[in-house]
Amino acid sequence: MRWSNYFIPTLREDPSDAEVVSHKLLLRAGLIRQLAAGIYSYLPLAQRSVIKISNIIREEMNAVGGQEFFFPAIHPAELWQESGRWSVMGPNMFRLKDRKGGDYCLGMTHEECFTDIARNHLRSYKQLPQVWYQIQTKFRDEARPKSGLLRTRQFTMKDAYTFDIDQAGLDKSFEAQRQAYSNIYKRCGLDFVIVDADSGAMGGSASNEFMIYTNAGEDMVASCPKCGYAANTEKARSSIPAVDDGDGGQAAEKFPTPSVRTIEDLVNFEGGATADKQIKTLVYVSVAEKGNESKNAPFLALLRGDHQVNDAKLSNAASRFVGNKLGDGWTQTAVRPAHAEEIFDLMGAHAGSLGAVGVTKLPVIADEALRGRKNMTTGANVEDHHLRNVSIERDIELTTWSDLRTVVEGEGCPKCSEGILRVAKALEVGHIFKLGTKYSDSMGARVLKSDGKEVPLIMGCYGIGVERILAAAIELHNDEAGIQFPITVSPFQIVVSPLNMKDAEVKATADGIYDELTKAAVEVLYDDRDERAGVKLNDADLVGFPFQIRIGTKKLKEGKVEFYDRATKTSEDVAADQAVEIAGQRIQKSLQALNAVTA
RNA sequence: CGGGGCGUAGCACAGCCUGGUAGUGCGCUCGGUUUGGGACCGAGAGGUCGGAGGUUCGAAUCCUCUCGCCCCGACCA
Repeated sequence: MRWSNYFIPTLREDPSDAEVVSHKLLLRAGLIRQLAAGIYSYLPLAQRSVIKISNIIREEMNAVGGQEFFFPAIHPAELWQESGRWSVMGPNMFRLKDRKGGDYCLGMTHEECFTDIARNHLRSYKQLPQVWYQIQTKFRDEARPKSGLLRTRQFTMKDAYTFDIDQAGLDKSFEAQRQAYSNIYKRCGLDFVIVDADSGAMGGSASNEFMIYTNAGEDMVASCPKCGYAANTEKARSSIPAVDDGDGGQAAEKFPTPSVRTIEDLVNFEGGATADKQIKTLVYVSVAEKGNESKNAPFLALLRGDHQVNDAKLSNAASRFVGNKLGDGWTQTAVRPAHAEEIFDLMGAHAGSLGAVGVTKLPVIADEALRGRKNMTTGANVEDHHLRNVSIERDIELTTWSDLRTVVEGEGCPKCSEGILRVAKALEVGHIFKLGTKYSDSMGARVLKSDGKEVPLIMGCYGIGVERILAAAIELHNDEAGIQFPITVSPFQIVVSPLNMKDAEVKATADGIYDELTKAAVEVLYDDRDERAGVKLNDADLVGFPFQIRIGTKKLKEGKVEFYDRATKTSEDVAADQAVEIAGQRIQKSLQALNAVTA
């Protein structure tokens, strides 16, 4: 490929609306352009990368028995109504009508489509297991698209689904996918960590996320350096020291606390309590939908004064203990903090004076860390008053206990109890779930076992964001000059740069090297532009091709050219007539290093 | 959805406060010189100033509405 005729619109300056490094470099290096918020056009360089990443994924999927499908991006509403997710997905789903007024949506994911095929055509345990996947466009009307390709409204996803006859089969399928995923990230040059994760709206039991550590990420991962425990903070637990509550048995007592409104106020108040001896009372509303109806179910969440509520945990707890009280057909679609007026209506007091003692008309979910606590202080639901000597079990009518709090760096590891947890920002590049029977139940996907009994298919689902891998590779591999592509995902493996096209000898040498590399099936880009050396070198560095062969007048007089390694930023002079061979060796070595994975 | 910021040439921006018919750098075209880290000289092309309405003799500039984009938060398989 000749650069002079290839479309690579590089930019000298950072575009003003790019913030994270991968976004800046994708734009500057001429890989992408924005069409609308969270919607990007992939230019030829990006498309080459995306195809390479897709092929790596395809190879690893096929290696574990995957069969490639291709489903539509546009789905009839009925399919999603069956699974119940037509309402669950809410405004995140792009919806449209056809000419007859029928409801459709753009696919956010494809559990429903795959399950539909499975229920119609899988009849017997003898057909199992099945491993099905596709590489397809997904549409999600994100509330806030951001960071270039990291959170978009349209993107390519490899989604895979496994169908097994029993839990043991699912465990096996899940493990195979987990290994395939590990191979994929390794081959793409991403250092990753596998963490325990929340299943969210996908439903199901176990789930693992594949994360890379980067500040451009949107998740927090808690990990133990000692035993390797790692979990998304939406899921992570920790061990924390018990608080000495002293003797029990004293009766709860109301006492005046003028102008005390916050945990902090009460800590500083004469006769108050330290934060770890306070109960924080939060009012939330579980919003549920059924058809076109919507319903609000308020509830209380209790936490230790110095603990922070975790939204994901709260939402899960609410759907289990509040949502299921709503009755058949109601699905929780959101959990939100109650508004000031709602709080006053429900509690007869404002936020800042709230407590759960004596509250019977609202469900009360208490964080596990409050178990067994006594002699605590909490709001009295009366302005300027609090209650002391409150024993949780004795004085508060609890609906349930649940893990609601967000772990904090420095707390104890929940697994080995020796390590100290670290918390760091991370980007999710893949997520695998053990779905179980969530979709086979709701959509009626059943097969016959050997004993002739009908059982629901046991499903797993597995997703990778293709462009996110590209962006992640750039987040992890870049320097001041630009991208440093891992060779497996680089648009080209090597660039040949004659530094003065007017020098006939330089040009002839470069032509020759380019021809030979092309014949050797090397993915080579020939920078035959009549540009100054600085422009060519800067562009090659910016786009980040793993290797460069630089051909200049002076060195060529000694029969040498420069071989440059973008990753290590080292160069060596090699004989011009050996450059092709050396390039071939380096490329092979580099490919092998990344592609060496567990079979 | 709440808070903040920004829309002027392909890109980055100035001009707006204090109204007078649009400018700088890079890029682009042509000619010449130059050629190992984003060259130089000369001559050019390129703009519905996001959109609509209003005020005014006159609006990029003032007012109202609206659309879009970015950031923080809410939200997020």
